[in-house]
Amino acid sequence: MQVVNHIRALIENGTLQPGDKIPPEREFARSLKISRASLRTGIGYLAAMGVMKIRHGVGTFVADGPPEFGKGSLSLMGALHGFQTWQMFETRIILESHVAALAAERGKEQHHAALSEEVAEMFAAIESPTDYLIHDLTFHRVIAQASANPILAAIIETITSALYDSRRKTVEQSIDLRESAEMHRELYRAIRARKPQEAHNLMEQHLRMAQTAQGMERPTGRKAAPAAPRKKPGRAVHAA
Amino acid sequence: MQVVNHIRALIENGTLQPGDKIPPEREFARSLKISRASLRTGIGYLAAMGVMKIRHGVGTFVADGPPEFGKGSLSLMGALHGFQTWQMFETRIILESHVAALAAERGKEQHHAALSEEVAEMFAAIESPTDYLIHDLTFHRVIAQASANPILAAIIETITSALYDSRRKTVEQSIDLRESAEMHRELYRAIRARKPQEAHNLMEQHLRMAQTAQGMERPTGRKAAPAAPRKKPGRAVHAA
DNA sequence: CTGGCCCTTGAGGTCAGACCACAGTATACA
DNA sequence: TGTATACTGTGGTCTGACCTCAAGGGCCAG
Repeated sequence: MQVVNHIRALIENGTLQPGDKIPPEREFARSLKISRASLRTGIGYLAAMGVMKIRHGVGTFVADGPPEFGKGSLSLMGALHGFQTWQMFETRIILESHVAALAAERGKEQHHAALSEEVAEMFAAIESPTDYLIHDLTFHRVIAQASANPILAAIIETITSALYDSRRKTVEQSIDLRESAEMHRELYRAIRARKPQEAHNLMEQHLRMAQTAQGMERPTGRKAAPAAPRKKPGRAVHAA
Repeated sequence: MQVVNHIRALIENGTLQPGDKIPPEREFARSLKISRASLRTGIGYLAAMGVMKIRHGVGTFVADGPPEFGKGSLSLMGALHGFQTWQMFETRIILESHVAALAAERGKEQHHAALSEEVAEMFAAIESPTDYLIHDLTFHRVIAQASANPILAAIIETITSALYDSRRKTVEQSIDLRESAEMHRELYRAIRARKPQEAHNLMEQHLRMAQTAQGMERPTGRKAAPAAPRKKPGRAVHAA
């Protein structure tokens, strides 16, 4: 559709930047010499891809937050093609452990400082799972930024949010946050010390533990696939 | 939007399956008791996410091919957030080498047969870069399938297609196809022999070589480009 | 002077009905 | 028998009206 191409051109030549507001629909449609309905179709398309954000009563903006591939798309495609939770974990482990290694290679002072900050906040929030979770997420996000590869960061962002969506429906609240915080601290140290291999291993270990805690391992081929994965009561279901 | 949720429900309860055709817009809109315009908005949204395929004059279908995250989304987000080609390669190398290892662990007879077939076709098409390319793509796609992780496959599919889009604009094939075919054959053997580590290394080596051949390495030494210079605060941008 | 309520304004969201464009198939004509 | 044309079904676009939401400003009471 010509709308999409036009906006794409505006973005590519720098006329439109993240956070910018595009003209009101009626006006924009007039200037493009198309109907408002068509314009809306195109904008809806871009919004679905996460390129634009629409705020009813306010306006339409170019997305500015961390890049993310269409929000609901993963869960939708999951329903369509039968994505399993263990597959999401597997993908995440692969990506995040490499990202941790890259962060150890490329991380800058600012990232080290931010990571240190988040670790401290995690220890401080050890009694408050909700707060803890926020800093946990931020910690991982900073690592992704430090990897200097926004594509990896975007993919991880997408998978992580899908994972949390599916988890929010089930049990809530974690235990044993202290152990989790310790792992994050070790990870931070490995990154600051620029030890990629160590960071890689720690991250992998960390995520596998989180996966196990949630009973989301890959079902083994021999046994019948557990439709209702067993839980480990009382064990840490800490945020990863 | 209610349309999206409704269709999502249809997909999740199995009423709608890949390849299915949904009712004509007019009829469907009537049955959902909404206007056709709204229905179209919702369908457009799903189409943008790659969940549905629209064929003018024929009908609208649930996507059935290999899962893929919104087609143009990557290149669009690239323009938005400054994705670089070397970053795509880096991501691809990480994913594909792991996928190769997984394929070596989990691949079934049918995959081995398909891979063998494609290798043979590659050797046969060594004089025809165009044909060669097709089998090259298929070879990688089969490996992704053999990994038994459709999420990884979908991500790779998305990145690969974006990579080829950007390459199609430039020069055409100047690589030594015979050497490339040899590498694919070795890779195939490693997978069939169930040697994950070897498959991993071969794939990594193969892709790095491809990257080098296209001169898409990560720029070295120099400081990263300064963050996109922010400019005039949120003013509307009018079309030209 | 101050604070809360309400109205105006401007933005996106929806609707209805007509008409256009494309693809595939049936049919009529040479 | 073969080809060209017309028909039918389906998505694509247009018009213009009305609804809903968010924000700001002005008015009135305290």
